[in-house]
Amino acid sequence: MNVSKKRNITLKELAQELNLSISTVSRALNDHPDISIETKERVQKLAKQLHYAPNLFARGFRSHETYMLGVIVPNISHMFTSTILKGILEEAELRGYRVIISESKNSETKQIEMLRTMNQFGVDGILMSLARKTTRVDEVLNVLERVPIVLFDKVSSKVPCTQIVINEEEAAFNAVEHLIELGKQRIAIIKETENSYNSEKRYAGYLRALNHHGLPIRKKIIQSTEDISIANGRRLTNILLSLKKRPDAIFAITDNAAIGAIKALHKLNIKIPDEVAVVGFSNSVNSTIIQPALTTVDQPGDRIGRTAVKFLIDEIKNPKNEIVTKTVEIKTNLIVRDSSLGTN
Amino acid sequence: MNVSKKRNITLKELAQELNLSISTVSRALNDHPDISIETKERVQKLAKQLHYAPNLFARGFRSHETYMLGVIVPNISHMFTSTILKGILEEAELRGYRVIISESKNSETKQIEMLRTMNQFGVDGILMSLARKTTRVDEVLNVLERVPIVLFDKVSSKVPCTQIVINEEEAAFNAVEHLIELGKQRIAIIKETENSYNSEKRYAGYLRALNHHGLPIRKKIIQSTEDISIANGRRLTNILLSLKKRPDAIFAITDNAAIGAIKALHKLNIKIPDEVAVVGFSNSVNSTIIQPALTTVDQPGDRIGRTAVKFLIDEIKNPKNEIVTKTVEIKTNLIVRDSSLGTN
DNA sequence: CTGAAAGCGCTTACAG
DNA sequence: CTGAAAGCGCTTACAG
Repeated sequence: MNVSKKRNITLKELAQELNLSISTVSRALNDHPDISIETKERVQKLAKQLHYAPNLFARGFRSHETYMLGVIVPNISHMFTSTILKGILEEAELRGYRVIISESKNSETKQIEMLRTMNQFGVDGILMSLARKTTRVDEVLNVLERVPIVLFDKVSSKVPCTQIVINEEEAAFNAVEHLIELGKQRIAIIKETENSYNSEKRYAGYLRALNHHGLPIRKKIIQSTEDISIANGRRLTNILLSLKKRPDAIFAITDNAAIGAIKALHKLNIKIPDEVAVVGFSNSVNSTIIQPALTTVDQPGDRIGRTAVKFLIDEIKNPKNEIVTKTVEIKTNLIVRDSSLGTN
Repeated sequence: MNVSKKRNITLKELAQELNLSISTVSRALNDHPDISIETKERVQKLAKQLHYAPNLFARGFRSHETYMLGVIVPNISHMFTSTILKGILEEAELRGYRVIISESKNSETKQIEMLRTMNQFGVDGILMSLARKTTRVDEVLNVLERVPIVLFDKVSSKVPCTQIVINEEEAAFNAVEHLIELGKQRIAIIKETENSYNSEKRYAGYLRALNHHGLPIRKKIIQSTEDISIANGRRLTNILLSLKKRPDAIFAITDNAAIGAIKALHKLNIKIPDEVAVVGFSNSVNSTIIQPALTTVDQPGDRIGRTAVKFLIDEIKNPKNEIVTKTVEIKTNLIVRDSSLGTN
C-alpha cells in the first residue's frame, strides 16, 4: 500500500475551497469580531470537516511566540527530578505550552550547549536545574538576556532570575531537631563535598539545630562525599561506626545516602532506631521500601514544577524591564517513620 | 537595569554589516561550494564574533524538517519509563534532534490530543508508548499518515508501524523455568486484568513454562488486578496465602507487585525463598532495596529508547512507501537474587 | 465585513 | 562566484 505522507491542510486550501481570502479564513478561525457570523460558521464547518489544524510552527515563527518551554535537568531518571518534570508537564499543558526536555548530565559544557539550542529553537522560556559545579555563569546570563529563565532545585544566586527552591535550611533544621527531641545527642551528618546549594543549606540547618539546642559540633561525625549515592552512604556510615564514640543518629542529606546507612547498620546488626536512628531527605519511593521505613523530608516535586512553570509563564506574558532575583520557597514536611521513631 | 530582551542576530543583519546579500551569507555559513573561501571566512568570522545562531524555527519551517521528535508516554515518573526517556534523549541528541515529551496519563483522549499537537508542531516523528486500554486506533492511524511513528513498550499490532519491545514471552518463560528448576511446583502468577500487550505476553510465557515442564495450570493461583501496584501485589498475595494449598512461588509481572508480595510474606513471617520464592519483572531500583533482594528480569530501558530513536530517524530519513509492521525485540536477562535463590 | 500585501528568518532554484 | 526572488503557513496593519 502506498502511503507517501499526507500533508496537513492549510489556510490556503480552505480559502480556495470557500472562495474566500486567506486573511478572512484566518480571522474566522480565530473568532475575530470583524467577521460575519455566517462566514465564521462556513469556515469553521469546513475546517472541522477537513480536520484543519493550524501549523503552530508557522504561527509561532510569525508571532515570535512558540508556546514551547525548554527544560534542562542534570538527570532525567533521578526520581525527584521526574516528579518535578511531571509537575512541569501538567502545568505547562494546562496553559497551552509544550515542553522540550533535555539532560545536562551534570556537564557544564553540555548545559550551555542545550541552553543555546533551546534559544535557537525559539522557546518562549527556559526552566533549568543547574549542573553540579556550574561556574561559568556568564553564558547563562547571555541567554538570560534573550529569553526568560527560571531556576529550580539546583539554583545559584549568581543568576539574577526567579528561583524555586524548597525550604532546605528549615527542613534540615526540623529533621535534626526531631532527632534531638527523641533524645539523640551525637547526630552525624552525611553531606556533599562540593558546595552545592542544597547541601550547603541542609548543612546550615543541621548546624543551627545543634547550636539552638546547645549541642557541640563534632568534626568527626560530619562526613562528606562527592557523589551522594547508596554506596557512599554505606561507606561513610561504616566510617562513622568505626569511631571510638559512635553517633546515635545519622542525618543523611539524601534518601539514597540514608538507605546506604541503613544497609550498613543492618550488616552490623545495629538496632534502628534504638542504637542509631536514621533520617533521610526526599521521600523517594525507596524510603518506604527499605526496612525499617525511612523518616525523611517530603519534597513536593510536582509543586516545585508547577510553581516554576507559573512564574516562568508569568514572566513571558509580562516581560519585566528589571533584573529581579526572586526566591520562592516551597514548604516541606518531615515524614516520621520507623527509622527514627520505630516500635520494633 | 533595563534588560528588555535582546533579539537574536539574523542573516539580514550579518548581510548588511558585510555588504553581501542574504543568500550569500546563508550559503557561506552552510559551507556551500559555490562561495569563495575569502567570503566564507569573512562571513564566518563575523558570525562567530556576533554570536550568530540560526533560527531553527525558521529553517525548519522552510524545509519542513524541524529536527524535533515527539514522545508520548503514559507516565513520565514511572521508573522504567524514565530510563527509556534517558535513552531516547541521548540517542536523539547524538543525532541532532530535540525531544518534546508529554504524558498521556493513560487517557486515550489525552493521547490523541497530544498526538495532534505534536503533529501541529511539525515534529519529524513520534515515539509513543500507548495508554492503557487504547481502542480508538483510527486516530493514531490518521496521524501515522502524516508523520512516522514508532511504538515502544506498550504497543499494539493494530498500528502498522515499527514496534520496539522486549522479549516478554521468553523472559517470563525463563523466569518461571528458573523457579521450576529450583524445585517449585505450585507457581502462582500475579498479572493484569486488562489485556495489555505486556501482561498477555508474560502470562503466555508463564503458561508455556508450566506446560513445557509438565506442570498443571491451576486457576486459583492465577491472580489478576487492574492496577498492578505494591498495594495490589500485597492484597493478591494475601489471597494466595489464604488458599488451602498455598503456592510455593510467586511470579509477579512487575517489580512493584513482587514487592507487595514480599511485604505480605514478611507480615506473615513466611520464609523467602524457602517457603515461597518471589520473582518480579523490571529490575527497578527498588528490587535491590527490598529485603530479600528481588530476583527479576532486567529490562534495558535505555537500549529500548535508543533503538526506538534509531528506527524512527531511519524512517524519517528514508520514507517508506509501504506500511510495515516490524517488531524489534530487545533481549532481557534474568537477574537472580535472594528472593529465589536465597542463602538466608 | 472582506481582501491584498507585508513580513517573520531562512533556503534554494534560477539568472547572470 | 554572487544576488534577486519566491516561498514555507501564518497574522495583522492598512485600505476599502
